[in-house]
Amino acid sequence: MTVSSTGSVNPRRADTRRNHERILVVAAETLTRCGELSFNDIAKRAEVGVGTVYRHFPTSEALILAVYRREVRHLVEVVPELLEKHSPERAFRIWVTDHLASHVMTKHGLANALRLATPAGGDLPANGYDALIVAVTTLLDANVEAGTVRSGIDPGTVLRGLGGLFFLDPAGEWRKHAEDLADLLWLGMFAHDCGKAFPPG
Amino acid sequence: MTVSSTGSVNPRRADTRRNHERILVVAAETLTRCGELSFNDIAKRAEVGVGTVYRHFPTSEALILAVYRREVRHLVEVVPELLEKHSPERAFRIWVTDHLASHVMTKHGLANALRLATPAGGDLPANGYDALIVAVTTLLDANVEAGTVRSGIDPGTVLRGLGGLFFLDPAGEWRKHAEDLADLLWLGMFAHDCGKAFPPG
Amino acid sequence: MTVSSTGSVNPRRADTRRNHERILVVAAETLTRCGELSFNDIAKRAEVGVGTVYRHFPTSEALILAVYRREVRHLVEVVPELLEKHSPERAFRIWVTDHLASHVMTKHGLANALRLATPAGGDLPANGYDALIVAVTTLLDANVEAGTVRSGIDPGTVLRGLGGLFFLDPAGEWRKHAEDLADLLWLGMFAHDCGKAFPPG
Amino acid sequence: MTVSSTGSVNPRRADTRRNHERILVVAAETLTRCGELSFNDIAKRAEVGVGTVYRHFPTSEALILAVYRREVRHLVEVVPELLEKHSPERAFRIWVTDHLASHVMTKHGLANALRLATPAGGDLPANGYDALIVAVTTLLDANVEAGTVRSGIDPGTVLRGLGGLFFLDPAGEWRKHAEDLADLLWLGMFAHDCGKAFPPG
DNA sequence: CATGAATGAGTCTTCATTCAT
DNA sequence: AATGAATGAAGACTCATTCAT
Repeated sequence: MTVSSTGSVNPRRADTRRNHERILVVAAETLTRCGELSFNDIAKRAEVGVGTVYRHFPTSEALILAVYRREVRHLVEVVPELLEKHSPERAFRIWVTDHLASHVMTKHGLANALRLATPAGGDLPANGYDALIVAVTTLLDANVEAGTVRSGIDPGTVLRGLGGLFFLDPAGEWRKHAEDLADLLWLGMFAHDCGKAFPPG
Repeated sequence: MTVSSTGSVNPRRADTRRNHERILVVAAETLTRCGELSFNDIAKRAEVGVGTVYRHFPTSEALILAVYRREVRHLVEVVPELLEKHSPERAFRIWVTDHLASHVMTKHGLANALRLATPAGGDLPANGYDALIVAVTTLLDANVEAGTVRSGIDPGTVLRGLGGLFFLDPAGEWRKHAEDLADLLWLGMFAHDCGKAFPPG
Repeated sequence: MTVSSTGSVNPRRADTRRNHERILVVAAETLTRCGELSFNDIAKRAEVGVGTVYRHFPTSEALILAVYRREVRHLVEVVPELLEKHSPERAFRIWVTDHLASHVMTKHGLANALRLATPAGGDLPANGYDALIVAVTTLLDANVEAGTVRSGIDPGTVLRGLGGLFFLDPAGEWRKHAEDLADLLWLGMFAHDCGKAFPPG
Repeated sequence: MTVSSTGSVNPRRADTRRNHERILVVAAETLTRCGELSFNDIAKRAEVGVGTVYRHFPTSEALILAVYRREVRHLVEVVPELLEKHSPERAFRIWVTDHLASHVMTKHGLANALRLATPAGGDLPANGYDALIVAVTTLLDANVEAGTVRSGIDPGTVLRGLGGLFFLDPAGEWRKHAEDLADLLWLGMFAHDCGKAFPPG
């Protein structure tokens, strides 16, 4: 009866779906650019009434999440392709530097918005981060199987290690920094037979 | 600096200094809590006029940066103490989990504010990050000297690796996550004699 | 009224009637509680489209009046019962305190809505007050006949005297206040043979 | 430091007081006419910024109350004058018909606003009604002393009896209705020696 | 007849910023 | 220098009303 942010719309109104899409598109544009979001502004850009935006996305959180999911989806979808074309090690590095870092650099506003919209850090995973966890898990599993990464590593920890990508400077040599970070983490993941590596508790 | 010829401190200047301090204190309170900041509100809490806040901090960026520096200072100052009381390895871990992570968990609002105030990722280092770089550099140097970490590691890379701390959930088991992240990075920094660690470019 | 020639009720009309009733019920609920009314909201609660509400009640005034009449009806219907079971005097008092005042206390939102909907005080009587006039008239007539109230009293005046019930505090000792008011009015209605009662014009 | 709705303003700004006054005037105009109030609209009419209205009256309740007090004041102030020029009986009647009823007829919007602003009937007395109580008390006392009204009558009850004035039709013969109501109440107040007047409990 | 998506005017409210004192 | 009143732009949100299906 009502339209959920992901649900289907009244089939009698074909343009309802179009509206949904348009809103998402312009919201993504604004959010990924600067993390700002104004329902009034989005309505104007999408050429719909404010009320329509509210009907489709009752709260700003709902809108941000919808955009986020849209944006993150391809980061997950690309993983299998990478694993087909490259060795697991390469796949990991390529994903980190060419996809994740690139993505973050382009859509850096989104991260802010997401954090701002989810008070107190809340359920980041449940809020969309879990999609990234899936991607990382897949990559790790492939590497464990290939013997390039030791088993037992928590994908969440790796993802957190990659969190620094959000602080790269899009105007600087972010690519090199991303690669260096990938190297550092790789060493941490790889070093399975180096004897006791970490300091005694 | 402003001692008059009679030997007494200029009372005007004394007031001014007090104002400066009060504003910083209340701004820190608000910013670290929720990342929000309203000049009007800060003025009210600091019991000064809005104009006074503007006089001391012409832009919101100036204010946020001042708060940030204030907050970050002790993170840097604690490093020498840690190195005195503990082994370099321990010092690194303790700093990451007991100081940096704790700090971020408490003042999580500040990170948002800082990012929002520095459009396009700008000069994070120049904006205060450089202080953290100093802390990390000191810790790394001590470990290199102790032979626990290989030389040549870029402190910036390590700091970026720690960036994931900003995404911890204050309401969750952030402590464990922080420790796991420290372990992962430590392995990456430590593994200097493990043979070729990273995949061929 | 709309029984078809086959003897069965037109199902379309049956639905319509149900809708009419449902709308009235939910509107009554909202109105009597807080005096607020939103066609959209009512439609949602009644599980019909907004358009349907508009079809049944073209204006908000129409809706409010319909609710009002519904609510007031039993105030009128109870009068004969009271007169059967009690003496006319008692009937009057019981009606005022146990029915009218109670009603007003429960449905206090309705009075506001009614006044707001009828700009400039308009035709209060024509707007539903006339039903109450009927009730009061019946009660007065019975008392006149019983000799407990002098004849010639305008029921409207009495009803206006009871208007103060609308200003009782539902959270206070409204019952006592209602009884006191009933006493005061009763004395005014009763005192038919006290000689010149009112001051010279 | 801040301006309370009734307090004094910063003397350094002479026009602050003027603003306060202007806002009250235009608010009174709107409120007494139709009971509607829009901060934006009031700001426009008063030719000040919305923010200024908010500074002087932080909530709509504050504004309504301020207007109410302003409007009610003269109803109270006129009582002593009436008692000087007329007999107590006449004073009562004149006050009811020429002042209270007139007032209500002119400012009928205000009553609605007041009730709407004070949820659940709340502290009507504390909210301004107490001023009217003062007026009624003075009038009653004078009449008791003159022997025209029995002692022991609760002014609140009388005021409630006058509540019906709020339901008069400004477009109808409200004057006659007001007089009739005054008569009815007067009889109730007057009839002290008529023997047992009210029905056995 | 019923539906409910769309519209957008209008209200509320906050806040950065200016400026007279 | 400090003050804080004033301003008004801007964003959030609601709701009456229309109309395509």
